[in-house]
Amino acid sequence: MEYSKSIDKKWQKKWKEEGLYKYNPNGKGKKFYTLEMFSYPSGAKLHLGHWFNYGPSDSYARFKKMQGYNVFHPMGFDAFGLPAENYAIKTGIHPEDSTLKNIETMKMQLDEMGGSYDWDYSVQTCMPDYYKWTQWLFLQLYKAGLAYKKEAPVNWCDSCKTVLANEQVINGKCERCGTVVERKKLAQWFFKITDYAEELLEGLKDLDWPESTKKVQVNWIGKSEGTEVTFKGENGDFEFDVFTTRVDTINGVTYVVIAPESELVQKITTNEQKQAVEDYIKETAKLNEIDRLSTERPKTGVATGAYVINPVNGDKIPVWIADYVLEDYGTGAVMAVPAHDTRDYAFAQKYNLPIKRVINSKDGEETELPFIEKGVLVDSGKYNGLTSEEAKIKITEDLSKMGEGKKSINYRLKDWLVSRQRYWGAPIPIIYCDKCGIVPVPEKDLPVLLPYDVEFKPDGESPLKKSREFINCTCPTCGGHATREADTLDTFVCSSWYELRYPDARNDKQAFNKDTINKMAPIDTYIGGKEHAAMHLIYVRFMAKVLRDLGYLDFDEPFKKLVHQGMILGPDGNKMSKSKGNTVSPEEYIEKYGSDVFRMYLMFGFDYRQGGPWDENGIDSIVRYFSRIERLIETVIPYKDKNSNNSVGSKEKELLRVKNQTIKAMGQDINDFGFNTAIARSMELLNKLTDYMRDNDNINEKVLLDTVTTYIKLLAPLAPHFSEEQWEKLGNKESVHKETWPEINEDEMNGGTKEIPIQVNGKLKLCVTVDADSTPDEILKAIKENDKVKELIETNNIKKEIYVPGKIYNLVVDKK
RNA sequence: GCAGAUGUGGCGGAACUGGUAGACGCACAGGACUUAAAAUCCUGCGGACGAAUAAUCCGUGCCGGUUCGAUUCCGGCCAUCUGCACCA
Repeated sequence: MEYSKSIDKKWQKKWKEEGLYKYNPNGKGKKFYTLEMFSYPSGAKLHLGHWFNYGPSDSYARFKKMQGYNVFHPMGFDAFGLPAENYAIKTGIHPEDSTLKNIETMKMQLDEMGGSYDWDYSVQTCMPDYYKWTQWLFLQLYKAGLAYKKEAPVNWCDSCKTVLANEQVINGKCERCGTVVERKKLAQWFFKITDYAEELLEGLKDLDWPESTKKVQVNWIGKSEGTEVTFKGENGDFEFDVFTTRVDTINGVTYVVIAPESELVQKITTNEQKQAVEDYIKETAKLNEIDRLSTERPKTGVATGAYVINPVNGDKIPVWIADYVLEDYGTGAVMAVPAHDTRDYAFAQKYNLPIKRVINSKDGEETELPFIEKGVLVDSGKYNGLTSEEAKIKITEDLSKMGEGKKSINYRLKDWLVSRQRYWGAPIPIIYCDKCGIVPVPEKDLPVLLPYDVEFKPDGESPLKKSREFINCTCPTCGGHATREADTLDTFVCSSWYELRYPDARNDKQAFNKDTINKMAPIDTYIGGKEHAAMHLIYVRFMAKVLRDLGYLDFDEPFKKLVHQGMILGPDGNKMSKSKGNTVSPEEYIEKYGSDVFRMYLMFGFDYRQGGPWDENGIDSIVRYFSRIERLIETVIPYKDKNSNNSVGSKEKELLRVKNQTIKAMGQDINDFGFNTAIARSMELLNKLTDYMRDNDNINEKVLLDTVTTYIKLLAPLAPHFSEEQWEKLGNKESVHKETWPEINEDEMNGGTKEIPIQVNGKLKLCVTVDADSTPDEILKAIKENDKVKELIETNNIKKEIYVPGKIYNLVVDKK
């Protein structure tokens, strides 16, 4: 193989000089905005996962460009985040320094990959010219009443005196020092994404997204329809609501449970139970949410000593607290029906609470308990005999009339907590004034700059709190002394709108120009990992809907089509990780073989959507393939000067037929991210070409050169450097990347012959060769004239014959 | 536990809406070229029984069903992976 990294360099330099990948917003063709999820500059170098995501996606973008679209294919960096800060704590290297350095390296490497990016349209979320607008966005949400502050628990390590992210909590303990992590309440900012729950759910229907991803979002939003029921204290001194989807079982309620964090707990707990309740709350605070909700753990709880009245039948029932009830789901309180709920059943047995059956199976039988299916009501007073479905409606109606309940829709989706007690993020643009209270930073004062000189080592205070110059300010309203919000924004906020910034990335007057973005967006194809199915992909959709409501966008679904690339695992079949020691670095392969060999292998050796364990053995297949192409080009070049006027015979027709079929198949495959089959088709065309040259003394130069030219064009998006080199060898002066995708010649494609399978009882017996352009009737005639088919018909007792026109011929015979 | 995905040769993987299972490669084996090796080219390559051919049978995780015909559709299992986490 002649091709190597130096050929990559040669063309990269030339492309850059020519400005080949400069984006022209007014360029020819329909706009096509294709985007890969940007990456976090975690390490200095691109890893295999980056190559697997960005290489094929780049080929897709190049293909779309050849198809005549005006392709916009930007790339940027999601640059704020925890790892850079942790790295800084460990090494003392400032997050800004390490991040910017990583970005420079990664950009260089993306160019080395052959990425067709225009860096003039790049974003880096940690730069003030970007996060100024992230802060602006926060202010818009604040003004619209969609950003609010409330208390919420954080993971607190009392030894490190710091807030921990979920991923820093290992088995309930701090990853650094092993101290048991507590849950501590802090006042934090939220975005009211729940306002959009219904719309986020509805909007999914029309999206060209993988069904499995839509399902993840549906489950994440978790809509459930049920009833809210009010339970009043036995003395009428308090009341609370519970949400239930099974109000038909309300007569079987034998206790109710409220979340330990509920404010009500203090109010209703009796003196006798006070100590037990307080102890229990303390225990609960030690658990993180995952442990708390774990099915493995036995259910625990404690009685408050208070009683409420069942509004339907007047029963007096005890109020318990238990950690399996979450304060922020539903109303933070549940009614327990042990006879008809597995969890309640186990709890009731453990604490000797009564179990009352109120549902029998649909045919009226008493089943074993717990019976969690729907059925027919018993022991439920006037509701006896109703089915669960009927009872739900009737009981809800009755409760409504009494003013003690109502139909209710509940979502699992929670409001989006955006405060982070971190340094390396966008400061939240809020000022606290003693006199005026919460004051948003005026837009003209944006950005609120993240100070460079800050002590970010954890010692109990948010890093920004320790920066006097940052924290102290004057109130924009009254001019008095005030302090800034010391928390920064969740990085998901930065990435919730970046796709809107790209087309107008250097705009210093606005986050984006309204007209520009409405022309460029929505994104036609969005490519990224499945792991973002819930969070990122919901947040971006949410933000688009907010910006639509605020009048900035004419659309509200940012990504029309979504594609997930698979994951390349370590050679051992496990996820690559440094701790497992199974990481594979692309570097050495690139050095040895060049970028295109590696790109091609990643596309050819794996299913793009599937991924799989890394195996370097297949790389040789591409090396060999490239060598064969190089030899082909060498042998073809002399034919340029020959002019032997050979005719177009059956061999030429066959070659042209395959050529056209290849154009068609590769186009479909690349469009569908089927890179492995696209490359396989290209190999078939090469096989055809070499066969033609080997088996033929009378080569038709015109057909040959036309096919070879087409062939190189077909390879151009997949192997950009290599193809450019071959293209030049063929004597072309302009870049192959300015060429258009070859057109299909239907006449040429449909020539030749094809084989029709002949079956007996569905089993293949033989094939009959017919002209490919014959009509179905002619084909049937040809089949029946075939000697072997005649024999089959004569020697068998034919019960039925099935002919799928032009496709298959099947005889159904009696078995003797 | 719930949800989703996957299961096809020694391996990576093909097979459009039910219509020639194993495309294209890797690996392997045999042959040609070579003093030899590498490279290259040619041939073979799911299994069984055959003699190298022909014919036949089995074969897409397992069991069953629908169909002229099932990798594809239906029912029931098994295994692996991923995500979510008692969602009331």
